[in-house]
Amino acid sequence: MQRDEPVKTPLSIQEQPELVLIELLFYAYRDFVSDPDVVLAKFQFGRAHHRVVHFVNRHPGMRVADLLDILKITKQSLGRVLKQLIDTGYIEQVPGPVDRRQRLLYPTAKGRALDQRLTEPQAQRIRAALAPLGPEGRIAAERFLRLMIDPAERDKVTQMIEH
Amino acid sequence: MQRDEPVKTPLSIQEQPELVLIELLFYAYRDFVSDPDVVLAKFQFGRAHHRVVHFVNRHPGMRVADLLDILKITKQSLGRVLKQLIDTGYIEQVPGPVDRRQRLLYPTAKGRALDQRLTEPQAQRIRAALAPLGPEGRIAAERFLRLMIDPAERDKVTQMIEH
DNA sequence: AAATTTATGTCAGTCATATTGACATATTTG
DNA sequence: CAAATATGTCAATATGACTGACATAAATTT
Repeated sequence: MQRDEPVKTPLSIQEQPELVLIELLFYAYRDFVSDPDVVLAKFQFGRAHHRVVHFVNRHPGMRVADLLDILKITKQSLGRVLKQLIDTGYIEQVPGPVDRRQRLLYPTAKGRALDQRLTEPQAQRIRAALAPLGPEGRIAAERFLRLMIDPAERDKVTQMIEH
Repeated sequence: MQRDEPVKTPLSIQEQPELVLIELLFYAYRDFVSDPDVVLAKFQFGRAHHRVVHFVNRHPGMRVADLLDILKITKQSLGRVLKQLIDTGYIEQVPGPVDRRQRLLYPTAKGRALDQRLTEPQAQRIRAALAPLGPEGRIAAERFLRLMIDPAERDKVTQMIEH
């Protein structure tokens, strides 16, 4: 079986201009999500814990199902991470007052503090990125990112962010 | 041991305005990276394979060390994924002509075609997002994302993207 | 009231992707 | 020739995800 000829010409941005944004998204997100790692390591937590703590702090009293819908993972995947956060006192479950099947998720004071520590370096990075851009730069960035979200999710996400 | 009081007030965008971009980045990236999953599943590959195929197509003849520096993972993590791509004929290794310790990475025609199929839905999403924004919108988005990259990496990344 | 659906949790097994640490080989450089 | 470099590999482990099956309690529907 003969060896295939290696392709020596790069895929260029001339033939595919969207590559610029595709790669900028990769590099920007790579560095953006690495910010909280230092803090997480101190608590023996991973990025999955960060996401859970964050959204529970943003939406206290949310249901488990709501969290799954945001994270787009299965309940089995969420299970372990959520349990650890509850066992170590960062998140609490309260039975739903109307529908008692629900276990509404709330951060504790400790959970709130953790989220703030995790968010801080990311907020810092964003402030630094926005500084040279002016207010229109911020608006344009928000507009672009909002349009990158699935159309079917867009309104729901906009509402969750603004709430 | 008394139960901690659950915190009932949400972390609000009023006290932390950067939350808007923090969350938009999460949601946008979540949907953006899910695009190629359909294609990847047909080939029994995962997102790690996508990243490797992509950067080798963008930088044919790159060294393994260059790839590790982009992905920010260890060579052990890369190992299995790269081996699978080589064994199935999407990527080839060619000994460096000058420094024969190097194994320069090239896509095959098959590897080039795969990358193009994977990139297509992402490019599509970006075109759709840019459409309502006009050329300044694109420039603003690129500028913001570039500033989100670690300052120490920024020039290198800019050069790699433009090359 | 009984049957069904919903919200949640759990058990078991598996897979994909990542890690650290140690060691091996070939080759280049000082 | 010694040291440094580029790469690969072995082993053990962690993390985060999956499918599928089953269990419980509570709400809703019939």
